[in-house]
Amino acid sequence: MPTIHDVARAAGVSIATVSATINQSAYVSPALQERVRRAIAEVAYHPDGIARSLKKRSTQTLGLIISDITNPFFTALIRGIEDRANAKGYALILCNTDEHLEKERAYLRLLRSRRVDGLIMAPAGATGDYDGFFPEGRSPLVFIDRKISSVPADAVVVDNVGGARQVVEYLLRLGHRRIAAITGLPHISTTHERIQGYRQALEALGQPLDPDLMRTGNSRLEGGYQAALALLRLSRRPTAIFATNNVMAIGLMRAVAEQGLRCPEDLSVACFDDFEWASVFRPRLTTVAQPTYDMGAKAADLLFARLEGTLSGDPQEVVLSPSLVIRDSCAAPPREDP
Amino acid sequence: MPTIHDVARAAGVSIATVSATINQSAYVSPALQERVRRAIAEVAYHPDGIARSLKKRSTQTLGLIISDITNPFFTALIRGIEDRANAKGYALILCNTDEHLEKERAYLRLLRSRRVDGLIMAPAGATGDYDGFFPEGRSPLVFIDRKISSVPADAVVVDNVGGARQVVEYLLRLGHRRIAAITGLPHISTTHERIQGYRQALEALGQPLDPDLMRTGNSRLEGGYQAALALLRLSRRPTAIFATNNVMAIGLMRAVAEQGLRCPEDLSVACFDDFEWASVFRPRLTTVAQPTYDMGAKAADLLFARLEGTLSGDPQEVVLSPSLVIRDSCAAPPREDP
DNA sequence: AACGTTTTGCTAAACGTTTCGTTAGACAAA
DNA sequence: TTTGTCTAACGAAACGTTTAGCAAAACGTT
Repeated sequence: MPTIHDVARAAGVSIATVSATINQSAYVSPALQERVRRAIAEVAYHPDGIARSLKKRSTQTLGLIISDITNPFFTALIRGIEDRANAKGYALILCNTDEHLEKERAYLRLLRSRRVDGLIMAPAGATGDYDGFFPEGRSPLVFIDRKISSVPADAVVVDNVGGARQVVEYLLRLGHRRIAAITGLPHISTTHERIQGYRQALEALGQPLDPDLMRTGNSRLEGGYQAALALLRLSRRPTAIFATNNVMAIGLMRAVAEQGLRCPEDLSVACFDDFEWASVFRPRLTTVAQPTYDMGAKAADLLFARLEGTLSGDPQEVVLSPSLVIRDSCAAPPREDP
Repeated sequence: MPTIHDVARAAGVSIATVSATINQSAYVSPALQERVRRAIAEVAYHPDGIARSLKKRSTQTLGLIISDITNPFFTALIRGIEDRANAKGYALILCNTDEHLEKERAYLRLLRSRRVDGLIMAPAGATGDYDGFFPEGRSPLVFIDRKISSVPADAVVVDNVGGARQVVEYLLRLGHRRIAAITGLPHISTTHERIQGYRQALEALGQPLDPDLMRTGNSRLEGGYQAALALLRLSRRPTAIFATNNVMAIGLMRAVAEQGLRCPEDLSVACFDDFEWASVFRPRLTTVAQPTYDMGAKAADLLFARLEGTLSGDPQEVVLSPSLVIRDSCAAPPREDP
């Protein structure tokens, strides 16, 4: 590979002028500029970003840690981030944790050694897991989807309790009284908040909380399936089930189909997270939809604002509103068996 | 940030020994090793990967160019790649082209300047678009999903003509004679191949090819929707429609629903690409499923084999077999109207 | 004691940029 | 002519590593 020296030699100038004309960082006479450009083309020179990064102490690279790119929720998030990053010439290093703290730690090390300029992450761990992990003055960090209260960093999240409350209230309005919840990984903030919304809706109506109707699906498809199976086998079966994320909802629907139940006639189903195909296949799922793309974009905006110094001071928490999109998977509960 | 010099000073040794103990690249007495480790912990030293990359001329980073991470097909592919890369300590830079050649070119430049060790890409362009773009002796490149015949590089693809032929034969066996196809972007190799499979199946039965029954959906949801609408409005409506990828199939299903048609009673539907939820919602789509994760994994394997020198010589093309998974969206055609 | 040989650690030169401080030349004013 | 002020380009020192080559110490052998 030709270096800047080769260009300088070919143009008969010093490497300083080559650098200056490339970066427009100092005046170079038009005539020389032209000679330099010629030489660059002639030797097919492409600047080495690594050397540049070393000298400038900035890599124009962002780290992105999420749990699983296979989940359409994260996928839309990523696009929001990627589009913003691309517009600024930044590259994105993608990391999947699969919700494993150990994988996350390894990636954090990797990204640190790669000297990324900033980091966006949906943390896999709980609050206690990050003590002393993000020293002050490190490169900017923004949490997305979930937050770690003990780490002072910007965050963009969604009103999870509001969203969950809204959908459960909707089920209550339809007449349901035995509403089950399939919940996610216990240590993640979104899980708590969605459970809290579920709780608030029930308590507002003076409904007792039945612990039998709350099962964890561990945020996974198989978990959702198993939890649903257990719920459907209950002697007093719930008339509605709320899954707190999309993949558990898939597991839930699998169980429903296997048990030969009709949705919504026999059982109402609702969940968190919307996805493209939810509106075209049957039953058309009613969901609480998150503004995923915008969340990603907003997170990237925050990060760049920190990087560019246009934002400083205390951590910002921006919370966006989810929206209940009502489709066909919920109906009035079936007439009570005698 | 502390540098290797700080560690050396704290341990009372030269930077060479610090480097040697970190990389196990030369003998260092146990006593000194211990002193060095202590010093590293003491000053909280984290090696600078950028400087290391500059010196070693290797970045431990892979570039990944695909069209759209939002498409579950690519998403599974990426996981296959990422898991392999992660196991080797490589980072992955993700690039979405949205099928725009210009975006792809920009990313290619970006990745080149970032000095990635290797590149995996699903090219957005046609054969002619890459002349002189990948000079010999450049870092290894492997095409995935699609290939560019004029560029000598490894490739992992799927038997697209076989897959398409299989599904169309299945429709023919069910008794369909007016089988339409909604096709993808015209310049992409997979589109050609799937059309060819469609063609072969029809011709084998002596069926004439009706150009009216082939519409392009440009690989996009909206395109699939529009193409489907046009097909469904035909005076002699097709009794079956084959969409050559997943997102166009969604558009197709949207059109079917809007037109109040029942699937499979009024119209049979099949497509390329499987996705998780296809099996749990109605109609359960029959698709030709690609081994997406394996494709990604295999591509990464090829790349690493080139990087490690265990593979050399002529470009390899590995072609995997898709499989027809039959579900509920196809049935015998409705009785012909008089 | 003198001499090889091995062991162990160090010095210094890269890697390819950016950038600070300098210089050579041109020109104007004294 | 001298002096001073600009301008345009350059030389050289970083940035933080790895590593080739070297030297000093340690050891065994005669």
